[in-house]
Amino acid sequence: MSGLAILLVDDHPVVREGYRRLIERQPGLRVVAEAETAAEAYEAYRRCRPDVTILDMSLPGAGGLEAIRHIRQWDKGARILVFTMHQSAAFAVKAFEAGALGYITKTSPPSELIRAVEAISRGGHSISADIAAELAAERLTNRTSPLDGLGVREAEILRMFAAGMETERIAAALNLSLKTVQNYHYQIKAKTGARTDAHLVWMAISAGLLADDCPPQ
Amino acid sequence: MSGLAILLVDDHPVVREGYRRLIERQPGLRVVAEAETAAEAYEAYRRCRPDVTILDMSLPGAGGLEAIRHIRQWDKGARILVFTMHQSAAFAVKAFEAGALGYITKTSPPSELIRAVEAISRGGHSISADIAAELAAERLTNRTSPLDGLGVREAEILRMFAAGMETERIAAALNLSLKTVQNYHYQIKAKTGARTDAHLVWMAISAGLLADDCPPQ
DNA sequence: AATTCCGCCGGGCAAATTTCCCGATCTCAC
DNA sequence: GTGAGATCGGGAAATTTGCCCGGCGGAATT
Repeated sequence: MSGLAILLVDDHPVVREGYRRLIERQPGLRVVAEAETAAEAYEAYRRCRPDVTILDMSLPGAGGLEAIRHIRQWDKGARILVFTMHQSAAFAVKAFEAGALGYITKTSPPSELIRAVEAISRGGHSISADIAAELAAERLTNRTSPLDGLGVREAEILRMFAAGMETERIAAALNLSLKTVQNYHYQIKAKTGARTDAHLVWMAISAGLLADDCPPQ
Repeated sequence: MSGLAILLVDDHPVVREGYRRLIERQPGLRVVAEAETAAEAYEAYRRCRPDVTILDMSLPGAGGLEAIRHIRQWDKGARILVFTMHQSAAFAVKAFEAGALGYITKTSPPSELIRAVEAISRGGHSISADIAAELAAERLTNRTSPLDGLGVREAEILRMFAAGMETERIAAALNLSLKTVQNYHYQIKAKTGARTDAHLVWMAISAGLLADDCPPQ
């Protein structure tokens, strides 16, 4: 075990070379493979099983997001650090959704890349300061779940519904008419824009409406 | 470093005393602190940072589970051994979920407690033989998801449905009649015993039917 | 005080869906 | 070849949904 094995994926050889130098100057880090495309990245990953994969978002062919998903599908534990020029929180969110553990923009000082690699190799996360700031701002201004337009009663009924209770039982538990609960059900779907009961369940989950006792029965 | 430092948490002073004697008779073990409540346990833990914490589940106030979670939140590496009268696999599961590393019932011979403390101090786990047997039996008899009686088509439709797709869209995607999908929907509910669409979603989740791309949209 | 607004509660009614029932294939194993 | 079971769909009754409405009570505005 001589340090962390790193896979470098970037379609620009010059950039790759520069960062390979930077990385290999660090004791404990070594580049074990390089790739230019999403397909190559996947191949190289399977061959080398690196500890950390550093990956650019804009790859020819399938694209960086696809590469992340593909690799993560093969190895759920893959530690992928996105290192890219896209200075956009939206991109970062997509990357994290695809399974990346870190997102560093190329405008960051080299030391930040090194720190990120080390953080990720230990199972942590890492985000560029600029992206983090943007995300934080978005959180603060735009803390809008599709569910917070709901009244207390509506939220209560949604919780029971999402937990798997039948409409009738909810009505009984709340001393309401069956019709009322049905109307709430409809109202909730209208307000949230859910077109499906299952959709509604997911909203309730992601809004944290359910306690730890989610699985019914 | 003269042996393992132990924190003893139990609301019953007599029991505490008895086991303190037992423990201190062992070379290499010593009790460095005792506590009666969840809050005291947390305080004592922060003060002493014991190697192993022996903790009863039924504490006045917050309760044992809360205490485990609280301590583990402060110190992810805390080694907590639950030592309790509750001879129930369900309780044990809850304890492990909360972050305990061992679960020994008070009906066990004292030697088992000592062995458990030593096992846990070395980073291992420990379960009472009776609880282990109960859990194993549960696995063997009850290793049956309500979903594995479903055919491939049924499972496929369930997956799409649980992901939030409308019946009509499923039919279109699968080149089936709307009516057929409706019938599958009904069939699935009948086979699984789900009385509610939301219930069905939970089943699909716990059966691992959904990929990571659960949240719709 | 009067008025307006808004959340809660439910009726009504057409349209849609669910719930069961059924039959037709097609495959596969015995 | 016969029975079992998965797949696919029609039909009819029962329920639910979608949408609109009205009443009640409290809080805020005027």
